[in-house]
Amino acid sequence: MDKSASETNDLRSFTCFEDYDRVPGFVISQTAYAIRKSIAKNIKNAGFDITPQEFAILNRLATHPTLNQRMLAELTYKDRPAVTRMLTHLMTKGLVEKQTCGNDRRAYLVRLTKKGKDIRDLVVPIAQKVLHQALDGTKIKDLETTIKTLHKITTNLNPQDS
Amino acid sequence: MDKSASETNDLRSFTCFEDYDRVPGFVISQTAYAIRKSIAKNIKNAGFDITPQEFAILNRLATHPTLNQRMLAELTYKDRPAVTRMLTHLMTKGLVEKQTCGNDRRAYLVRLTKKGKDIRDLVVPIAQKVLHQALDGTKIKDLETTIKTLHKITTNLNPQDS
DNA sequence: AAACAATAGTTGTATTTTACAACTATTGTT
DNA sequence: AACAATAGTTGTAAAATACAACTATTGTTT
Repeated sequence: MDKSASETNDLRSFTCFEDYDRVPGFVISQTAYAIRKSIAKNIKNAGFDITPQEFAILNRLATHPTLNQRMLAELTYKDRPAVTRMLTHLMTKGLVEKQTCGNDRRAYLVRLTKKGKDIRDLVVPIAQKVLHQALDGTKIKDLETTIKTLHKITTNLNPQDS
Repeated sequence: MDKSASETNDLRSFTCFEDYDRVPGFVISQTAYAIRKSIAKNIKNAGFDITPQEFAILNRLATHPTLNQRMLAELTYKDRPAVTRMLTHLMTKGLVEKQTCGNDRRAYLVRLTKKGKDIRDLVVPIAQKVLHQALDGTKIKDLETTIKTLHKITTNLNPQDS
């Protein structure tokens, strides 16, 4: 049964904590940090006053044009207070607006303003440039595998996601 | 040449920003956040007062027993002030210690104390449990590809790493 | 040897991000 | 009508990041 042992889905080599650079928790964190730092720097250098997290919210709103804050919090993995404050900040910059949601007077629909959409459209190419640098030399197939694996990990840790 | 176009290493599908859940920057960040949050929660629930970043430092010191602060900063992608403050915090908890580095009176060698090593050894299994949950159902091969790809991305964004 | 640059680490300060409890207002349920 | 549930806000704190300016020491140059 040596064969089955070696072919089995044995994850110990990734979790034995003997080689730091094989532990997914550390590797993923470092990569996320490197990307965020580079994007933040490039956005700032281009003269925009947008943090990476704000950019994430602008992007979510660009593809999901009307969301309430609860949905936005879920999609961005933040808690509701965090979303409230980020939106306050984004509203003072004139990038988003809240609409009362006809039926439910507790909730707001959040939308990009014209300015918010314009800014988002200007910042996207900056992030794209960073991503192109980041992905240089990687294979499409490997990226597909990576994205798929990361999604699996995320849902494993957030069972309520479905 | 349609064939070559479709087989070419064309990364646009990952950087077009049309589907948020295919953009590596967002996917990686969300996964990193999910892992960090879960590990932090489990460490806390087990009664330890250790943050994920402190745990990262304890781990680096466990595998690189003597580092100066500059090396530690490089390995953990933090700046020197951040390392100074984290070490101050870890020293008040009695988990690390600084030794003057014989030759160079500017530098310190940082080491785990006995207590630091013991705590680290108790926290590792907690993190391992989270990782086993996180990696459940993933294939070794896909994980290898993921780790390799993330390393590539990180070095692409940190050219000075070598 | 003196002057200068480079390095290791610290301090100051600010911003960003995350965490969690308690609260108001509104809606849904019993 | 009473109660629970939901959407969002406020308060407060800690954790993480960023960057400039500083001290002390070491290395280099002339």
